[in-house]
Formats: sequence, C-alpha cells, structure tokens
Amino acid sequence: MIIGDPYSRDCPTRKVLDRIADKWAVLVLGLLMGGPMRFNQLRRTVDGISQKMLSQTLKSLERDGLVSRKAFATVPVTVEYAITPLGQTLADTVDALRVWAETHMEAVTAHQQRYDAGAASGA
Amino acid sequence: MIIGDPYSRDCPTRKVLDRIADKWAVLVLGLLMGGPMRFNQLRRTVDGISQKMLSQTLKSLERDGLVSRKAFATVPVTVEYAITPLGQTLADTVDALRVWAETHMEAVTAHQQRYDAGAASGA
DNA sequence: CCGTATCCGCATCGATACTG
DNA sequence: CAGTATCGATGCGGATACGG
Repeated sequence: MIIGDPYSRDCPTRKVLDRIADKWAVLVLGLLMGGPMRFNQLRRTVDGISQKMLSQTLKSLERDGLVSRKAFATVPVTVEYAITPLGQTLADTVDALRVWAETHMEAVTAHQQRYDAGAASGA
Repeated sequence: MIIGDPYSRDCPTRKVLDRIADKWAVLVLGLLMGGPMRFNQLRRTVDGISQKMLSQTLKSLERDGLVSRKAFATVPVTVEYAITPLGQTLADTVDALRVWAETHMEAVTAHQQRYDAGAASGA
C-alpha cells in the first residue's frame, strides 16, 4: 500500500493535464472561440474526429462547464454549442502552450535530430 | 483521403499537447526543477511510475532536449538527470496550467456536480 | 439533423526477468 | 544502480448501425 504518495497525487496539475491531454477537447474549445457551432458543423471542421469522440468530448466539456449546449426544438433538431467564460480562460491558458510551441518547437526538433543522429556516441 | 485538413493538423499546439499529455513527463520535469536526480531516486519519488515508464519518459525528455543525462563511470554506475534551460521554459509554461487549475478547478467541480445531479432536466 | 450503443483493432502501460 | 526486452491485460479510439 503506497497510496497517499506526497508528491503528485494531490497536485491539481494532474487534473488539468488529464483534461487538456484530450487533443479533441482542446481543438473543439479553440474552434468554439470563434463563435457557436452546431454538432455536424463541428464535426465537419475538425473532420478527423468521429461522432463518438466529438459527442464524448462535447459532453465532457459541457459537464466541466467549459462549453454550453443549447437545443432548438425545430423539426430537424438543431443544437448549438458555445464556449463559456470559464472555457475562455482555459482556452486562453492553453494558448500559452501554443505560443511556447511556436517559440521553442524548432529547438526541440533540432535536439531530436541530433539525438537521433547518434547521441549515444557523441554524448 | 481527407489528409491535409486545414484546421488542426498543422497547428503546433497539437505537438506540445502530445508532449504534456504525458503526465509522467510533466511530473518528472517538475521534480527536476528542484535539482538533478538519479534514476532510482526519481523512481522512488514519483513512485507510481514503473521503470519502463520512467526510462521511456526520461529518454523522450532527453531526446527533446528538455532534460540532460550525465553518467558517472563509478563502480556502481551513477546517472544524474537535470532539467535544461529549454525544459525550464516549458515547465514554467505548464505551471500556468497549474495556476489555472488552482483558480478554476472548484468551479469546474461545481459544474460537474450540477451536471451529474440532472442537467438534462434542469438545463 | 443529433446522438447513443456496439464491435473490434491497436497502442499503451504495468509486471517480470535479465544484462551491463 | 541503471536500463532493456518481453508478455499480457486494459482501455482508448475508429467504423458502423440504429434510435430520437
């Protein structure tokens, strides 16, 4: 029984990480920043996503209060998803990661190349 | 063939996301901010991690240039891992996520509770 | 059009054993 | 002590089919 390890289990970073680890969630969130969208519209834009994943992602996002779901009882059911203020703050924070990527990603790639070339020998 | 979708495939966010999606990597990175550590020392601290994962994580981190590996040819081989300046910048950025979590996580939890209680009816 | 349930392949992760 | 290779379980994720 090693449950209760002091280091990582309690830290909230884990929770956010788990949340943004879902690439679809981040993508959808970013997309919704440009305004509300309908289900299939979202599906078409992200495109690489399956209904299952989109549905699952949207539900998760809604549950977390990051996006809101509004259904219109029209003849062919219409549903609109929109980002919430809370979702905005997260999206904004995640954007910092995007900035980091744009700034340092080439350095990372360079290191990868070097490592790949033969880091074991060159040290 | 839908390869080449304009929205997400090109954006660098995906890459960072993939990187930090690995909770172990983030944890190790954060740990290394407190100074260099040896393999088993790291293993003991993170504890929930397996050798396989730690080894894999460390290798990935080293390959990306986020941590450096220094081996001492002593009788019982000694190896020290340390965070690099590049790794520092990423860790710092990830820290922003931690801050977000500490600030908004309770709001998220509250939403979850409400949703769980019966969001379908209350809407 | 919106969404859910099922089936199934695949990548991941943990546990174990063994080498330098 | 540091690290790799293999095996088996598990859960994620995609495609499909069907219901509201």
